[in-house]
Amino acid sequence: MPSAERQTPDEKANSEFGLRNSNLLRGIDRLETEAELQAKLEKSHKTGRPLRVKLGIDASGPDIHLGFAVPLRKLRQFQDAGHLAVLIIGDFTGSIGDPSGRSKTRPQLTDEQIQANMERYKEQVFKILLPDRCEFRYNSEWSKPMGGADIIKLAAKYTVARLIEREDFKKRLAAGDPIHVHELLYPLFQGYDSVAVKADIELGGADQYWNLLVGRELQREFGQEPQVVLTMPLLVGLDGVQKMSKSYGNYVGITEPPREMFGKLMSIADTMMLDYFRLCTDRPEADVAELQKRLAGGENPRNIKVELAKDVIALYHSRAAAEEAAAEFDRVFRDKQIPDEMPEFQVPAEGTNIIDLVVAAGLLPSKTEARRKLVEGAFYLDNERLTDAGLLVRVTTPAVLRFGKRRFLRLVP
RNA sequence: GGACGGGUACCCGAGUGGUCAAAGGGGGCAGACUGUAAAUCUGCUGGCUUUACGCCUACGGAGGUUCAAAUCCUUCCCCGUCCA
Repeated sequence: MPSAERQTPDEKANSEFGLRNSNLLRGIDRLETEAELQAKLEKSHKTGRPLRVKLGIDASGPDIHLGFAVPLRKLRQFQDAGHLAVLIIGDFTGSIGDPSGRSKTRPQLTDEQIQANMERYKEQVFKILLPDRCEFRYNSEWSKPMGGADIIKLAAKYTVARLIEREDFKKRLAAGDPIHVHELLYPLFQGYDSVAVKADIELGGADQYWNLLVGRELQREFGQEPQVVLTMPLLVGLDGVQKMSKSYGNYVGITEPPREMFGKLMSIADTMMLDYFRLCTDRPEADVAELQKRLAGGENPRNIKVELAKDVIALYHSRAAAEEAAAEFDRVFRDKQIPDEMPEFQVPAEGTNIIDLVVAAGLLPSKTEARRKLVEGAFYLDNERLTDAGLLVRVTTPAVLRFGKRRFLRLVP
């Protein structure tokens, strides 16, 4: 993360409690309420006490992706303004399974899984956040020791009517899909996190809006000043349909290699480009408007997309890496050259059947499928389409096997 | 606790004794066209093999009837709706 381009925290803090002049509101989805946020910022400025800005981390998968980076980047802005990031690791709620935006009950995670995920998570989080203004809290810390009586007390603060107001529950109720009681409890525990850490502000994705409001209400119930709720728009995933999410596999991880990122970003739909610029890069709105003009003027959208991909890579790797990835991409996909790096597979001296080779190299999971793909003409050996499933592959000098448009394998003797 | 309706491949969903590895749709993969875009068209979409109308695995679990079961019977598990 290049921090040189950013203002130092102190400069920012001084110039910034004028909310409207700050970039804190840039790109946001919803805010409850602006007046409260303004008041909290002013108070913080006066007293010198940083605001506690909460963000829940979903420990259900190992990678941080561009979608989750959206609220994380917003959180970084608060850090830059001198405030404290309070990251809640939902190890307890994770064991319940968040029903948000799913039509299905999530599988429950084991403690070990969550632990392992978190180790990787922390490394990644610091690509975006300032480590010295972070507080990590596991919500099992206060949730796990709760006894029956405590839970009843918590549950007594909310009503079923309000719980099932939530869009997701409504749908499932209407569709006749099961809703488990523990799922109903989920928002309460998540909301209670805000009470436990005395959050001043809670950030989240747009799909978390309702959950965050529960936290706000619970704080009120527990006699705390209610948190400001600030949500960020959801980033649509690579499939162009669902939100970017680990479980849909439609994501770009922030630690992925530059070339990988480039390819994935080039594959997004044209219609998604501008949103990606807004949510995933530091481009100011004026730039986005300019890009929009270029598109309207008939420029090949591909060019704009290239800029997007480079910008994102520059953010998580470097400008140089971005240029390199772009050049390589052009070489391979525009000019149809062979990539300079690809996985290798050693072919035994006596040769291997092409089908066996493809499976052994992990290109496809089964021989039956490999045969199908061969018949469909998906394999090329040194740019020559293969047609014979019985082909015995033997190499004396390295050769390149291509599967489909984008998968390459170097065959070595 | 009672009545009724359900549990089918990645998902949705048809199928009520053999011609069912199981219609249709979605998704996915591959091919054509492209800008690794969208749209469109085509094919494939359980596995294995001597590629063969062959074998194995599969219609919630277990057992049974039958030459033959996703389909019938028994039992268990799970889900929904309504009633209490």
